[in-house]
Amino acid sequence: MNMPTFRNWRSVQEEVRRRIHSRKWAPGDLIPNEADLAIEFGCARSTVNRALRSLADSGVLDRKRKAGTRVAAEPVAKATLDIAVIRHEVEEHGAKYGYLLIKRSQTTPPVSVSGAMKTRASEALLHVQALHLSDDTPYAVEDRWINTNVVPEAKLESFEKLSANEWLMKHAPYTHGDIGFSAVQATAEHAEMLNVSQGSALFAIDRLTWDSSASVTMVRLLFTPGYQLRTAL
Amino acid sequence: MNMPTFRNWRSVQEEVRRRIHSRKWAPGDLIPNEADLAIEFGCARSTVNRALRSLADSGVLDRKRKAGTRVAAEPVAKATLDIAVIRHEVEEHGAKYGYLLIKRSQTTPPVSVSGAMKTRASEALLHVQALHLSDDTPYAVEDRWINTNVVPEAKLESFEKLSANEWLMKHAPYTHGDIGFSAVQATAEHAEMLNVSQGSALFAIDRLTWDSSASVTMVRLLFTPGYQLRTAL
DNA sequence: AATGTTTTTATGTACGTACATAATAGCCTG
DNA sequence: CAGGCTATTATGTACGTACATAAAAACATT
Repeated sequence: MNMPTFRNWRSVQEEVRRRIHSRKWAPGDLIPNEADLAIEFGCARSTVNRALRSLADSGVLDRKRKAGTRVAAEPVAKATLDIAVIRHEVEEHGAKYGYLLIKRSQTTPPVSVSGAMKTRASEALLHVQALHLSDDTPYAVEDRWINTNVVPEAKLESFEKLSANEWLMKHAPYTHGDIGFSAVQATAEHAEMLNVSQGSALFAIDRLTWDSSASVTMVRLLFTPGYQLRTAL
Repeated sequence: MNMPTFRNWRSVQEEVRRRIHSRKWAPGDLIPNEADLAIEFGCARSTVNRALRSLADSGVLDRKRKAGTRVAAEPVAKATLDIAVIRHEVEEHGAKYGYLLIKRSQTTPPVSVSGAMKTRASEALLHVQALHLSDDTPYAVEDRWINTNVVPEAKLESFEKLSANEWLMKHAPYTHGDIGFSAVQATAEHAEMLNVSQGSALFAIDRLTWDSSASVTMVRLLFTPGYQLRTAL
């Protein structure tokens, strides 16, 4: 049958995708092993490996040693979101970015915060509230707590011109963290800051980052109604 | 100085992360080239390549041919969300999954739908509305349009027991798509279905998938208040 | 100084061999 | 037959060489 040869891992990947899409290899099916595919495709096993590994990363294939490679029965859609600095996000929309510091104080946080950040309840943290603007209209409110034990330099920064969002990126390295997305109703204060009616549905991003075992910062971003976070599948 | 040798790509990756974290290589800095690092680490260049490529994929490094590799100045946080089948999501919470078909009809969609799906405005599509339950309480409403030109078998499926969410996964392959996350206020109907008060903030996932140049399905999922989509960074 | 051409360089990838490792399947033993 | 040991097998990874390719840098030309 004289198959065309696939000389690079991308073409191998494409061919595998084609076979899955055409149902030649149906969801749940075991596909031939790397060595056999290498022979069939006329390339090295390492090339096949690269292609299949990449497909496994994106959730299309399930691979297990000895058990072999099979087409994912229920392809979990993996959506990779790029959470950029807000200024970039605004500027990419072709709008003018603006920033406004609302509040900056060193106080003891509510227990919900000290609990999540695993700081002592009596410990004062730096609390920064700010507004991000797009073409002079409110875009998002930022409500942030900074662990000044971990980032003492933050105490010297006013955050009047530069947002904590950006300052921390440069000055506070973190090892890991987590992020959550949800919908919340605008409180009276938030509604006023964003210039929307109270109770509006706001898109919320909550982020908590850690440096080893110590929390660095915890932030909630609330976006004006209409905001949508999107990505390709 | 006799550095320990790094014999595998993961340890190389860790060492690179350490150097970035310790600011030995600061954001924006150009780091040594692969060949030099290979000598320093006592491993093959391909091993260094694997480690650096992986870090570039996760946004920690920026690489460009000839220009070299530099530490990302503004590490765009890449959050990878796994969008599972709703039944799985519910069951993983340890709850009992339930499903309820609300409406199923073949009608001409509003122009907003035919426009997005690039079907002729006069073309009838299959409209399916359903409710997903967790321990017998509403969890999410699904509002879906299916392009029956692309998936004619859907016309034969009642969707009374099996959700369109799962049926399509098995029967309607797609080549690409996009997904968006937002916050919306509950309309009167949605509020009733989800048993929440009108105007509540609901988390929305909108998805549109394509098979080559034809749209397969467009769906909006609205989750009950309190829902949060989360992932590690 | 503006423009086009060539060289250089760092990353990107293919290949084939070798060995590591996880997980299954088969075997053995009490 | 249960329980544990062993062999088998498919993926995972390391290595070194070779060549491809993008992009910057250097150079030449007008």
